[in-house]
Amino acid sequence: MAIVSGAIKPGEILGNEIESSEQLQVSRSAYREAVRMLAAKGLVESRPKTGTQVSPQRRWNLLDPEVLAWFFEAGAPSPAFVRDLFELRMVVEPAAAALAAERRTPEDLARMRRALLEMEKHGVANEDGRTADREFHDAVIEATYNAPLVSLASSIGAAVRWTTIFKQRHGPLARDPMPEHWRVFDAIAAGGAEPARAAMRDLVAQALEDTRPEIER
Amino acid sequence: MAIVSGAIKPGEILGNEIESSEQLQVSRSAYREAVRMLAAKGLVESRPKTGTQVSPQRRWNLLDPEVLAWFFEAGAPSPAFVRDLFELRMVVEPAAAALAAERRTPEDLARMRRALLEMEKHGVANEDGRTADREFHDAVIEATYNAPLVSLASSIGAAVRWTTIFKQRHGPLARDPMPEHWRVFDAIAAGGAEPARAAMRDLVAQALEDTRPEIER
DNA sequence: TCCGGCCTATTGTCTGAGTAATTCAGAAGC
DNA sequence: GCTTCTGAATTACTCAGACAATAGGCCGGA
Repeated sequence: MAIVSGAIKPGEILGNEIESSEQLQVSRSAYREAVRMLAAKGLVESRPKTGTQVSPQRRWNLLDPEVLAWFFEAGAPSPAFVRDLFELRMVVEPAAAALAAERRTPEDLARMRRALLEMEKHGVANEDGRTADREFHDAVIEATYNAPLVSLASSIGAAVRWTTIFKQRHGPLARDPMPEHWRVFDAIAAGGAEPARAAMRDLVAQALEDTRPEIER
Repeated sequence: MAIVSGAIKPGEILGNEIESSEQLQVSRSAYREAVRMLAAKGLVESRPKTGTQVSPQRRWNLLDPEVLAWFFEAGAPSPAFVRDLFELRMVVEPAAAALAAERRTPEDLARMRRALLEMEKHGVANEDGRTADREFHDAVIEATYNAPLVSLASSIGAAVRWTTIFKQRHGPLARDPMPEHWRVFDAIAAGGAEPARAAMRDLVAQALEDTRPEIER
């Protein structure tokens, strides 16, 4: 979290085991295993003699769910970052809806319907409501049956969840988001790729609209 | 590679340190650190008593460049997987081109131009030509100045590189891909989002077309 | 049939030592 | 003065052995 928040800048050397002996009271093994995990996510790179240094941000694996989570847990992410995540949603989700419209099984539709009913029942203001929202978006992406896209779902889901919280924190929701959700569902159920794409685009666009004041583009 | 190729199926237990003592002659520390890396990429999950078991594929971090590389190194990936990667390109790259058209700097344009000239010089059949091709696509994605999208670039790049090799292996290229590349460049240089999107869509579509016989959709 | 406690296998952690590799500095040669 | 080579120091990497903690399964009892 110190890395993703920028407290430790890229290029900076991660103390030669100093971390292990002073601040965190852990042994070298535990420290090393932790560093290996960070290296696997592209956050750091360690070489003999040089030490373990933080990689430039472009090498980070930003789509990794854990890395994304650290971004949010480390405090309020920058508005630019939230904007970027919305752009990613705007790119991926309409396309996913279009593909899902062509490939969804009846079971997929049932799952989406369940999620939306759950969402109506609890309301998006509730934690359960947000979970249901996320479940809906997950169901749509998984209905594409495209493995790489599906692995994006967890990242998108994290963005969905957090941006919803973000919106709430700054005043109540502008308006009921359910009609847009149902339009997406109907379009996917009908099987038309382009209507589904358009409906999902509207949904994400509205979410972006509600967040716009905070993003101060 | 044994995991991504399916030799070890999800749910299977990864030998309780048996791996370390018999096949690979490595100590427990090294083995543990390797497992930690796999866990960081979502390939495995280890809990006390249960052991280290392979996660279901939907938990894998398929966008991770290394994981993607393992897929290709482990032998010929399934046609369905290659198809999925192309679909991902079809989703991401046209959108990236549209965004790049609005935000690219003169330096970005110079970089793209350099890559294309390099590509013409060596030809796509050459290894240097492929590298230049990848450089061009990287330059486009990075010109969006969208950090999460940029971190997708390495995955997309791997897909680009491999699918090009894949095509070559099965006969010479159908036709010269340079005109499409230049059209994308011109559109991005002109600054129109929609023309850039369309041009990139054509480029990816042609690449898909050339590969279609192998994908046997 | 259900519940709780014990047992044990497995991961997690720690410590100390030794090896390998890379970079930096200095010296030698051109 | 510049380049090249060589050596040393620093750092990551690996190994080995031991102990702690956790959680699943087993057994006994209610």
